[in-house]
Amino acid sequence: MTEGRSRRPGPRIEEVARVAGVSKSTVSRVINGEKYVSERSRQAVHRAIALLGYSPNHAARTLAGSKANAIALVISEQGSRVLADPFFAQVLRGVHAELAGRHVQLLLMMNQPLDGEDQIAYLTGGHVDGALVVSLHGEDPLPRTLHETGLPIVVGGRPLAGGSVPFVDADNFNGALGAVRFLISLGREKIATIAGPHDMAVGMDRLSGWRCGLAEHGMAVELVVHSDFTPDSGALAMEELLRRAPDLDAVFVAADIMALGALRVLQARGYRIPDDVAVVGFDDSVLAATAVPPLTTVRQDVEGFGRTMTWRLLAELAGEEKLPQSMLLPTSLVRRASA
Amino acid sequence: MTEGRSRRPGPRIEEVARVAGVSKSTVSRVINGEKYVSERSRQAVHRAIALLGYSPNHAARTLAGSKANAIALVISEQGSRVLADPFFAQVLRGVHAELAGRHVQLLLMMNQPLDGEDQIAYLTGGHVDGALVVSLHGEDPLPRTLHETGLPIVVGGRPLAGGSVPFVDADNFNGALGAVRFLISLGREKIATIAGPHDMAVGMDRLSGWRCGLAEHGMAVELVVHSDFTPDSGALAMEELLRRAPDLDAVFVAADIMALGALRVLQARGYRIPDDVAVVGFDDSVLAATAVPPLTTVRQDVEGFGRTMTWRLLAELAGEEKLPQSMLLPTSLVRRASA
DNA sequence: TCGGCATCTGGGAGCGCTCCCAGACCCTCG
DNA sequence: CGAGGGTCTGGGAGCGCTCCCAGATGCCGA
Repeated sequence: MTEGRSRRPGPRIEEVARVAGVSKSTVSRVINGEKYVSERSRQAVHRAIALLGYSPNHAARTLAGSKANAIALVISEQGSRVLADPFFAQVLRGVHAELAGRHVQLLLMMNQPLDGEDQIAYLTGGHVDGALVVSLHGEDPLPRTLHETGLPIVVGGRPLAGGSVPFVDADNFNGALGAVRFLISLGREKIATIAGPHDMAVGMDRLSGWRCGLAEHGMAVELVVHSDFTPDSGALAMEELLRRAPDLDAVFVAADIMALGALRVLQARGYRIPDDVAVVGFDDSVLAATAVPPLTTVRQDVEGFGRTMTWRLLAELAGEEKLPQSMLLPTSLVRRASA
Repeated sequence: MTEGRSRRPGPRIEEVARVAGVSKSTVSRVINGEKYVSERSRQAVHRAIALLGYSPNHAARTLAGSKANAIALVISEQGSRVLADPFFAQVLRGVHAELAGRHVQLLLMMNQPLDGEDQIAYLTGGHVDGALVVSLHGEDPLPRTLHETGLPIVVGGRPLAGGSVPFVDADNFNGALGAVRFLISLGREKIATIAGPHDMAVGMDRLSGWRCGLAEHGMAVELVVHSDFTPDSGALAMEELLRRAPDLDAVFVAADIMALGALRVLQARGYRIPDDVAVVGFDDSVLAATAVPPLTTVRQDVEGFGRTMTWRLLAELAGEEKLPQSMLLPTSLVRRASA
């Protein structure tokens, strides 16, 4: 197919061995960082590698060895790509950063080429050593199913029906809690929330944080409307909230993208922001900074998200012990004009 | 490392051969779609494959064969991730869709693990059969360098210093031209533009389209300010334009994200949109629909972008003849409230 | 009739590694 | 002093395929 370039160029492990004055086996040991190699040999091999510009053949290693030298990034996207897009690119960047320098290939899977059974078959078929599963939809069965096959995985976003699946997530609860405390510190007294759908952990955790913040100060925990992470549904939710409590003075919105809709409705109704109603979003997406007025929001480190997932998976593959089953990443409040 | 699961599970090509009653060689021929296989054998092999659930071992094929069965997606991102992010995720989705069903792995590279020399060495080292290079910065030398090594590549976005490098791009020129014609059809007579930077083809092509549109109607081609694809620089550019021509009645902005800044300035200055000044953006990004007022903009099919690039590369790898050197994808005007 | 060609097939070398095994060499301890 | 271990080394089988070669068959035209 690929015309020209018949055989792969570059030196083999055998030549490295010759130049270094050791055997193939020893070179292999050095490359794989095994012990039982003398310092002298190790140095010699490294020099030879540098001299020849040697880089091990991925296919050969995989074929001969017992591991695939590859991990999969599985995007389990059930609709809601709205939330997924910018988010996803950053996660990927983090994953990639963490993979840098290691001889591990990253394979992408998106529920497309093979679905359901086939996808699971592929993943557990020895093509990869482990998987990162980004699953926004909390009730997605994929994480659990994969985990039960024994394939090492790390899920991005707390799975609702998780069992003991290792996961990494932003600390949505404390992020929301912080936002509410901030609103209270501003003197707000009637704080509503536009929450995410019931089936997404990200939404539920933020809702819990809001509840907890209000409860701390003995405030009523009633003004909740669920929505679905689109601007329009955010607008609808805001209308509903205003109908129920025209005198509310703050709204915590579980996602910037919904906050845009809310902002629109508030302004159309003549509420001044933040004077009459303070608005705090979540995510610190691109949208937040360019909103009118610029949105105060809870920032999460999405790139760190990807990095942490990858770190956790690689650590498990390396046989590290006593890894935390799950990890929550800190969030921070970004103060802009809306609150 | 990967504890347990010692040897890879699943049937080998040998077992397929036995079940089908033919030789290894014949099975291999069927898998690779070669000719010189009788219909009877072909059927038998297909049945055996289905029966056993056989899936060829990627590492073995790559090791034994003369091709890598993998292509790279190289993100050559020099800064400006702003533009890159949402764009990038969609491109990736397109690439992935086009790859579905083929036995080709997708490797990601992001200028991180290996830079410059190393990256080129890796790509031309036989690890991949070809590369998709997404390069926003038109003067990026990478596309040309790679192309000169003989590695089949397709560049996303027209390279400024391209030579004869195959590329795929949105039809930025005609998109811009269409936008200007639309503004003229609305009766606008003093149409400015906020253009992209000089070193990005995407910016220059849109600028040319604007120029051409005005020239068609003998209108002055003067109100240009260059900017750099951020909301703030868009705002600055708008201020500059208003200083030079307070009576302008339309602006074509070369990217939605800059249009947001422009919108902000116009509104702050008391211009009504679209009554006093009509605004047209480009990209139809998420930002466009949620802007206030919702932005009329030129839509490009970003997913199609990824698909087309991939299709072109695979076609070349398959040895297809007479492929177009470059391909421009159509754009369309999305009419909202701002014009 | 026989060579030539196109069609179809199987056998087997070998892609570049890893990993098992056997062995050489130390040091420590009973 | 020798047994037992830990340390280091090289040799070589074999991972699951592809691809080359040789051979078997059929059909054509000379």
